[in-house]
Amino acid sequence: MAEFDFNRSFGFVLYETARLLSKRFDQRSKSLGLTRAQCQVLAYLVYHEGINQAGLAELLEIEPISLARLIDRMAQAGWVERRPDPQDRRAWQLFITEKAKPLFAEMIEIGREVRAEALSGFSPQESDVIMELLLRARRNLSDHAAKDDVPAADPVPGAAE
Amino acid sequence: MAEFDFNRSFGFVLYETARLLSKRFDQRSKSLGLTRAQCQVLAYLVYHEGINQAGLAELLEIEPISLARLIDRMAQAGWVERRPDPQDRRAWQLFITEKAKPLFAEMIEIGREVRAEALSGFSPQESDVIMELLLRARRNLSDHAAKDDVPAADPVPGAAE
DNA sequence: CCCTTATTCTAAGCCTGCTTATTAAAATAG
DNA sequence: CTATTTTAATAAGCAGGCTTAGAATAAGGG
Repeated sequence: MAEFDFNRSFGFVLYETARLLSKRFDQRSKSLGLTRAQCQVLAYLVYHEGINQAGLAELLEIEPISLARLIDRMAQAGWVERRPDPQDRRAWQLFITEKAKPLFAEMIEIGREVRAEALSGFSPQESDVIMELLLRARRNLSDHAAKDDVPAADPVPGAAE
Repeated sequence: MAEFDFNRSFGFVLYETARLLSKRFDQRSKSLGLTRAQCQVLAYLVYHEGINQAGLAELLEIEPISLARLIDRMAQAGWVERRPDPQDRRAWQLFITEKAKPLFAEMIEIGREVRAEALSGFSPQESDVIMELLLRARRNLSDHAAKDDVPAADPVPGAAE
């Protein structure tokens, strides 16, 4: 079976790093009353006011139902407002509330602190490199996921499965 | 407020990359009947048979209660066995079952595939670099977490708080 | 020996993700 | 116009993290 060092398995290392960082963020953002995921929703909403849930879920690359319950909690807490879409009675339009707007700067600051912890001892070049490599990996993964998602999108004759 | 590109926020990018990769792993490992987290438990158990839950939770850097419920499910599924520690009636000793051992090679193969997806287009050097940088970031984060955990570990006189 | 503290595990309850399935409305085909 | 398909949102239920709290046992101090 040969020794396999799971402590150096890419997937596990990536996942644990992300979990530890997320935990640090949540610890600090608790004072705001917001979790990491909720901050991310606000961050996107600021620049996409009026978007509907399906659209926002796609931006965040999460399932619509995952977002729906996030928004439930955030609406109840008064950070986000759902307004009916006048053009489409199925859909909601999402808006950040006035109450939530001042938190924006604090969120950025917390993100900066946690990032500094994670990347302490990194040179500016190394910080750039890890960011670029992560962005490429993320794109690879969403491309592969998208590919699997569209099994019969373009049934061109002759394009055998 | 200045434009802030959350799509390039280190924390969000790291978290999303890890989530997408984890999702891919889970999709593939479903045929084994195991999730990513359960694979990780098995991977550690193979080399630490007889360890107790507190010890394994520390290796995995998760909370003991998180592991307890993981083990509940895995024991029920027959992948892991809990045996009472003869020396300590509070503790369980954990063992991987015979039924689970053959899955090991498959887990490694799935990990390899998912890693290849994530790192497609990466040169061998780039693959090494992202791994090393992630390991450094992970260590940074666990060091910082540990530091916060021990508020009065070494009350050296003169070491003002 | 007893009392206090530390350790091991569990319970309860929350958050954020997922899959699968349903409802209601819109869009499209005929 | 009607019937079908697609789309937006939600419901139900599960996995895996967390915090906070508590029970049982072990270990140490006096």
